[in-house]
This record gives sequence, C-alpha cells and structure tokens, in this order.
Amino acid sequence: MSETPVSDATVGRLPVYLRSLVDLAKADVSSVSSARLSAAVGVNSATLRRDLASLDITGTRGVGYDVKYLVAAISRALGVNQEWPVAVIGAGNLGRALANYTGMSERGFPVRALFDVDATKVGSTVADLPVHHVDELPSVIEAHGISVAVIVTPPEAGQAVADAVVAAGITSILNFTGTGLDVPDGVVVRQVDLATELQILSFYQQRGTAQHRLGFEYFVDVDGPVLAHSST
Amino acid sequence: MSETPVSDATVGRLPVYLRSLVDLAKADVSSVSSARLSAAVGVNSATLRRDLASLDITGTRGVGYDVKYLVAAISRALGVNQEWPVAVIGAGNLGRALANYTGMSERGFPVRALFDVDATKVGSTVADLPVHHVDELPSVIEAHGISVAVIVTPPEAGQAVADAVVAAGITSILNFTGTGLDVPDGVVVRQVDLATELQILSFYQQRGTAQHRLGFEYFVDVDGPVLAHSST
DNA sequence: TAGATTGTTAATCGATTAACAATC
DNA sequence: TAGATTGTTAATCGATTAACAATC
Repeated sequence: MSETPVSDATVGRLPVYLRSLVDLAKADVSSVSSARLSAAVGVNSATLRRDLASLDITGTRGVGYDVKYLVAAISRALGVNQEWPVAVIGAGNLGRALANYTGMSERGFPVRALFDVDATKVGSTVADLPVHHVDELPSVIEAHGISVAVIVTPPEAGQAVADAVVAAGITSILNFTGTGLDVPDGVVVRQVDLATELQILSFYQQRGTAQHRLGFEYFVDVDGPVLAHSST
Repeated sequence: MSETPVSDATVGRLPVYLRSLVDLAKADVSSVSSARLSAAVGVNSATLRRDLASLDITGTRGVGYDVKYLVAAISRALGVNQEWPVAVIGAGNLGRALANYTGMSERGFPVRALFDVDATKVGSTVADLPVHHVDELPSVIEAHGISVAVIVTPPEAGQAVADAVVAAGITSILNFTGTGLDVPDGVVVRQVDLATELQILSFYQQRGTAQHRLGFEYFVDVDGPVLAHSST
C-alpha cells in the first residue's frame, strides 16, 4: 500500500487516462511509456507517473507500462468494472433526457428509477421506467440497490431532495440544480452547473483573448505523432 | 487597471459569489463584509478580497463592499448583463432538453438555433426552433449573431462539429461529448462530461470514506447564522 | 553491456491564507 | 477617537515538474 494519498486532481485525470488507454488497447498496443501516454492526454510525464504511483500502479523500468494491466488497474480504481445503479430525481426535460441516454448504461451507470413530485408525471413511463413519487425513494432505492442519485429538479427543491436521498442511504450525488447542497460528511456531491459553465465561457468571450487553461483538453493519435494542446 | 491577472480559479468562483450576492440584494442587504460573504460561499475571506481586487473591484475600509455595486461589477465581468445567443448542435435527447430548458434564456443564453445531420430531424421543430442541417452553420450563426456553441452530438462527431463551428466564427464552445476537442488558440472550450463525473463519484463511493473537497459547495442564510461546509 | 524508462527526490510554481498596516 | 474592515505583504501549502539514481 502506498503512503501517498490520492489527490482530487489525480482522480480527475484518471478517466482521461483510461479513455486514452482503451484506445491504445484497441489498437493492439501492448506497452506504453509514460512519455507517450502523457503526451497523448496533455499531461506532464512525471505527473502521470506520480498519479499511477499514488494508486500503487507500477511499470517496468526500461520498458514502460503494460496497457492491459493499466486499463484493468485504473478501471478497478474508478469502479468502472462494476455497475452503479442510478436514480434520477426530477422527470423534467433533463431528467427524461438522462433516462433515455444510452451512455449511462454503457458507462456502467444504468438509470433504474425516476422520481418526481408532480402528480401529472408520477405514474407515467419514461424510457420503460415508471415515474415514482419522491416519497417512495427509500423503498425503491432499497429494492434496486441504487447507490447514485442524479438530482435534476428545479433549484428550490434541490436541498430537500438531497436530504431525502441521503436519508434513504445514498452517498453519491450528481447535482444539476444550480444550488449548492449541504450534505453530511461521507456523502460526495459533484456539481454540474450549466449556468456557471456558460458564465465562465462568457467571461473569457468578453475578455477577447482567452488565456484559458481547460479542464481536460487532449488529443489522441495512436498511430502517428501525438499532439497535446490547449488553447492559450 | 490592476496588474494582477484573473486566475481561472477566481473566474470559477465568480458565479458563486454572484448568486450569493443576488440573494443578499433581494434581502435588502446594502453592504457586506468580505468575512460575511466569504463565509456564505465557503471561501476564505482573504481569497475573496484578492479575487475582487484582481477585477479592480474595491470596497471601503471599515465598512465593507456595497452589494449593488458588487452585483453590477461581477455581472459585468462575467458578461451576465448581456445576451449570448447559443446554437445547439445535435438534436438528440440532450439537445432537445437544452432547447426546452428555460434556464438558458433566464441566464442570458437563449438557444436561437438547433442543428443536426440526421435527415429525419432536419426540418422538424424543437421548442419553436427549426432544426437546421449542420451545413447551414455559417449562415445561421451569422444571421442570429450567435457566439456560443453547445455540442451535444455523439462523441465521434465532436471534433468535426468543433471544426465546423470554429470555421463559422464561434469562439466559445460548451462540449458535452466525452471527447476532447482540438481547437485553435483563442477558442475557449468548457468540457461537461457526465461519464467522467460519474466515474469520479464511483471512485469515492468505492473508497468508502469520501475525503473529498467539492468544487463549490456552499450554503447561504441571509438572516441567521451563516454556515459554510464541505464534506470531508 | 548500452539504452530506455521508471520511481522518487528536490526544486519550482501558483494559489491560498494568516497577518497587519492603512484607512474609513 | 475607537472599532471595523480593506488591500496587500509575506508565509504557507499543495501540486507540478525537472532531474536523476535505480534498474529493467
């Protein structure tokens, strides 16, 4: 076991590494150096090696990292090799879009239940799933072994819904309401805030020359030269 | 003019400050100290003062900051006081959800045009907007003075669409495809990646005790005691 | 053995924050 | 004037990265 804790920055890069590695595996590349992989994802090679080391993932000096092993190890760290059934709270436009989005299941996050408070929605069917009343959260979550809640209600309802899903035993929340959520320790919230993203865009738009380092911008080319790049 | 450049971290906090300030303004609070506002948004007060200073926003020693002035100044910095017409590329579930999402217009980002390549979608109407073929990007973007493109196509199409919107003069992109985009300097891309967010959640879920610092988690109470908090 | 590449130390960088002089 | 709070300096912290000994 490594002494090094895994930093949030490292966790954020893992999905990026994984995607690039899956491409390499598809192209039958068996071994990859930190230099090559890091160039593909636009990260410094020392950072990449340090990230892997913090997960106790090792390579072979003089050779590099085994691609299949890397895919397996990062997948395991990210929990990508198991299913995390999801509940979507809020059956509005966005909630229905998520329920219909095949990417959820493909990525191991199948939507198993939908909830709303609107009497005209409760009882209807979206993407072959019945829309439950929010009051049924505890029983439905229990029944389906749901571990992740995606909150797509209007902002006013966000905190109440968060309280309800936490009370029902949920410890991972993906929050699309603009509101910040107050949750107990041990519950993880990720904020996806469209309005904030757009406002950040308009900030740079307005500033003209966008001297802006992006979250993750990268470009992979397995066969040819590898180019990593960010707008500056 | 301030010497200090505005860091990306600062820009990311501005929308959070603004939302809290709007609440204060609604509650008829005329003046606020950095201590109070920073507590409300869960940020250190020195960080807040530094953020404001980097935008040349000043307060009054011994008094604090004028709320209305702060709202105006941050709004102006974020470009929130003007409209940024948006094009949505991809008329699938998510694209249609965005077109129907009233929050876009409310926040100053009205969806003015929809695009797709699917012949069965082109010509149809979504949220009172005709779905154009992607080939029409240049003319439609020109006609509506569109400055922001939201890409919600399948990942495979992401780069081609990005190239097309950039060629059509767009300099701000909100990218929902999981793919990284290679864009020229001066074009700003914000990545909104559902799969990555979910994978990060499952990482912490799996680790059990989530020792996780959230992007922006905050809690505002204008009247009573102010509590800032993040799950640890 | 010679070349390549890891794993990690030590230097660097940038961002956060404590602390306090300036000043309302 | 006394109290409050800004604006900013200097210290601190954490993350990135250059550099290199270890070793395949």
